[in-house]
Amino acid sequence: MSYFCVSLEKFSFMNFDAIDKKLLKLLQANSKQTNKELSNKLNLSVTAVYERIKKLEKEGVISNYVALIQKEKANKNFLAFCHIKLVQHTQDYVIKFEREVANLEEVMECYHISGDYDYLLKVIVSDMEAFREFMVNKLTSINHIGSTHSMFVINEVKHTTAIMI
Amino acid sequence: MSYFCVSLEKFSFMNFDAIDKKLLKLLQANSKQTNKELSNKLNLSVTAVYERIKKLEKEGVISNYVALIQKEKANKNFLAFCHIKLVQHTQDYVIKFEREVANLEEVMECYHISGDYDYLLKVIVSDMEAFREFMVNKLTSINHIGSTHSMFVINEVKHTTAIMI
DNA sequence: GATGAAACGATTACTCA
DNA sequence: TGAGTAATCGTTTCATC
Repeated sequence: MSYFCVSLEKFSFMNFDAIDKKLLKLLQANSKQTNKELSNKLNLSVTAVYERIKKLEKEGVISNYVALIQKEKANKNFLAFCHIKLVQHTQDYVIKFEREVANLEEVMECYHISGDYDYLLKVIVSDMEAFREFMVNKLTSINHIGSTHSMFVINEVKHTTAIMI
Repeated sequence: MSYFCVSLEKFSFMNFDAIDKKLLKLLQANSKQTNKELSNKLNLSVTAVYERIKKLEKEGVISNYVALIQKEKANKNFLAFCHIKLVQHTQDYVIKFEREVANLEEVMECYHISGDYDYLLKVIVSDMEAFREFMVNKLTSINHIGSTHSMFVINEVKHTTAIMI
């Protein structure tokens, strides 16, 4: 198992051998596989698999293991993206906005982006009526929001959590 | 444990009791907790936890368990959103575009959306140069793309996979 | 990186309310 | 029907090579 780190001031990343890459791919596809199953797929001993995983966890490469749930079964069938422009961009406003938006459970993702708008939000709710509620009572009740522009998801073509290394 | 399904033509969703909601929240936060740990947090027996989880898996509420990896450690520090407009919207073009885009490993998410553009893509690569490469050699080599508009992520304010029920 | 033993958790059958 | 107890089985973990 050969690792080395490349450090360039602000960030550092690992270099992975072929086995680690395959292991990460397998775990990102299904983390409930036993080390025995993984050892078969990787042609390794159970212990070797175990140690590689522990190392990847310790290095912070694997940050967490989670259950993914089907949004249709959770009555969250409505997905929208909201562009947001702030009125002003003082430190205060920005920090306050970011904190409040991050606390909204309907907001799955929030990014500060380049371009015409300041932020892009991914919002998940049950239906259009719930989205209207969210906009009126939660999002636009945050102060300092200048304008918003919403796009509704008609169809989810692809959605993965797996990063290919 | 009381479940019932609400069916409205095209979709159906479960109604969850308070314990299931908490259980789903816990598993979405960390799926490596043992049933014993979960049983403590939920004031239930290990078996009761086990059976609730199995039921949620069988119903398809829990669709998968995955490892999440830190993109910084994987040298994938550059995140962008791409708007895409197709030249034409014939069935053929749409199906072909969607299939080809879904096959690109840089594309984490792809949505057919309302508004000025047809699609919104979330793209993850190592840096701006890799993004340029991706645009020139992969994305725009897909036929039928009319125009694109890219937004670069300056800062990730929030990113979660957990849906709150 | 492999082997094998000890520890631990998941799973199932059984029991009780 | 729904939850708890206890035995079994398989996996994780770790010391040793």
